[in-house]
Amino acid sequence: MQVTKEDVIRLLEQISLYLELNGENPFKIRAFKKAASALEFEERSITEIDNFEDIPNIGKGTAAIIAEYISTGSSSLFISLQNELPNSLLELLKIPGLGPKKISRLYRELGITDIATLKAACEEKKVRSLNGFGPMTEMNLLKQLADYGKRPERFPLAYMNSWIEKLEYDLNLIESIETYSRAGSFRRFRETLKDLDYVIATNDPEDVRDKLLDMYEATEAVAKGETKVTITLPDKFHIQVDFRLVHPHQFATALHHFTGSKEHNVRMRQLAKERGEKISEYGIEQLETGKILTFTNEEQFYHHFNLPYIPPEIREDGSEVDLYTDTYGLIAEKDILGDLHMHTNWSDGNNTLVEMIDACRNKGYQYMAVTDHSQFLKVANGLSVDRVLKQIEEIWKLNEKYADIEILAGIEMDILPDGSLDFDDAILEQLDFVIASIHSSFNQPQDMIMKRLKKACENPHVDMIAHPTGRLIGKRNGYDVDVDQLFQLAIDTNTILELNADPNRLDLSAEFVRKAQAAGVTIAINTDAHRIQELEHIAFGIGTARKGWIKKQHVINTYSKDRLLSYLKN
DNA sequence: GGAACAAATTCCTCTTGCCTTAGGGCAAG
Repeated sequence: MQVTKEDVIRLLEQISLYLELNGENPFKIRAFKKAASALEFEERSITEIDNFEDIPNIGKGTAAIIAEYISTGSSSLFISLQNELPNSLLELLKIPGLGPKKISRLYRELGITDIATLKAACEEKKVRSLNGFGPMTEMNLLKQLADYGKRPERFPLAYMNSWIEKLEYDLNLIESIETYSRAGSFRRFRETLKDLDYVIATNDPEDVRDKLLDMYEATEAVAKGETKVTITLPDKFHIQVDFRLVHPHQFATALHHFTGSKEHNVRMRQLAKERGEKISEYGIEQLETGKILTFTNEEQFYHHFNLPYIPPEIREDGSEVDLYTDTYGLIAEKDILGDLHMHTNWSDGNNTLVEMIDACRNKGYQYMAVTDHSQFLKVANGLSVDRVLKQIEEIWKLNEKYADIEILAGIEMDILPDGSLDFDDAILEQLDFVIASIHSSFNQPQDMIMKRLKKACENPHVDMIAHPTGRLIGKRNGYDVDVDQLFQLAIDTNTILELNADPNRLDLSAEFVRKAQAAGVTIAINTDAHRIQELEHIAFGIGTARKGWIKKQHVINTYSKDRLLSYLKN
C-alpha cells in the first residue's frame, strides 16, 4: 500500500483522539496533534522527506511511528490502541456534551461503543445511573442524538449571513448595550462558521441578558449566566450564538480574546508570558504587581506588545504575530475603486442598467463593468450577438450622460464544453471588458478543463477568468482545475483571475488567492452582483483577500480609472 | 511526546463560565 501524507496526518490525529479517550497526559495528546499539523504545513511530499525529525514538533517517537507506517502500512501503537478501545468510540467525541471522560465511563461501565448503543442505553434509562450522569444529561444526549448526522459541522458564510443581519438589527434595539462587535471566526472571515460569537459591552448585564433571552422566544437558552449567554436560533440546524457580556473597559481585551483564533491567542499569551504578563479576556495582568491593564481599543492592546494592529482576518496560525508589519500594504475596502463583474436585467440580474450604475455611483466607484451572460447560458437569458451590440450602444449613451463614472461594456462569456468560446473575436473586440467563465460540464477530466481555461486565457480579447474553480461552498466542489498551471497560464497570457466575492463562492479561496499572489498573478475582486444590494458583497471579497494576505498593488480594481483603462488597452 | 536546557528534568496557554450533579466535565477563543 502506498502511504500518502494525508494518511499519515490522519493516523497521527486518530492516535491523538485515542489518547484523549484513554485520559492520557494532555501534552502528549497535543504533541500528536502538533505533529499532524506540522506535516500539513510541510511543503515537501512524503517521498521527499528523508528525515522526519527535521520537522519541528516531530521528534524521535513520532518519526519512528511514521517510518513504521510508511514501510509496513500500519502502526503497532495504533493497533494496540484499537485493541483497547473500539474505533466507533471516536465518533462519540463529536456529540456536544460528551468528552473523553464521559465516553470512557459509558464504555467501561455500560459497554457503550457507538451511537446506536448509546441511544438504546439512554432510552432504557441506564445512563442516569452512572456517577456524573443524571436524568438531564440523559435527556440532552437523546436530543443531540436525534440531531446527529443531520446537521453540518460548519455552515457557509452565506448561510449565516441572513441570520447575522437579523440578529444585529435586534441587538441595535437593546438600549443597555453600550457597544457590541462580531467576534470569532465570522470576524476573521472564515468561509465556513460553526457558531456566531458576539462581545457586548454593558453596565447592566442583567438587563442585556434578559433581553437576549427574550429575543427569540421559540428557541432555548443553552447557557444564561452573569457574563455568558448562549442561545440557539430558530433555524432547522439549531445554530448557536454565544454572547459574552463585559464591562466597557474590558471590551477591547474581551474582543481580542473572543476573536481568536485560538492559535493566535496562544502566540500572544506566550509573548505576554515572556514579559512577565498574563493575558485574559478581562485584561493584561502584570504578574509582579498584580495590576490589570485594560485598553480602549485593540490597537492599543497590540501596541502594548510593540506590535502593529493585526487585522482579524489574518489572525490564524499565530505566525502573523511575527510576520505582519505596519508597512505590509494589506488591501482594504476603501482601496476598491470599481466593480468589474455584475449583471443587469438584460440577462439574469434583477435591476436595470441605470439602477446598477446609480448604485455604483453611490458607492463612489470610479468605474464599473456591466457583464451580462452570453448566449450559451439560456437559463440566464444570455445575450445574443444582436443584444450584445445593442447593449454596447446603450452603455455608450449612458457614458455620455454620467461624468462621474466610467461604464465599461463587458460580457461574462461562457467557455463552452468543447473548449470554444461563445463569441467570435469580431464581437469580443468591440467590448471593453471580457470575462470568460465555465458554467457547464463540471465533471470533465482535468486535462479537458485545463484545455478550456487555456483556450480562454490565450484569446487576446479575454481579460479575466471569473470564479476560477467553480466551487459553491458547502454545495459543490467545482471543476477539476490544476491551479498552479492556471496561475502560470494567467501570468503568461496576462489574464486577470477573479476573487469572486459572492459569499457562496469566495472563489478563489483565501488559500488559493495567497498562492496566486505569490506566483505573480493579477487579481480582481468583484461581486458578480445580480441586484444592487449584492454590490455590498464586496466586503466578503475584501475579507477573503485580506485573509489571503493580498496587497493592494496586486488587485486591478484598486487602480485609478486612467491606469485601469490603459492597462486594458495594452 | 517534543524541546529547551542541561546531561535528567521541566515545561507545555489558560481560565472562566456554566450545567448538572453533588465534585467535575465540557466548551469557548
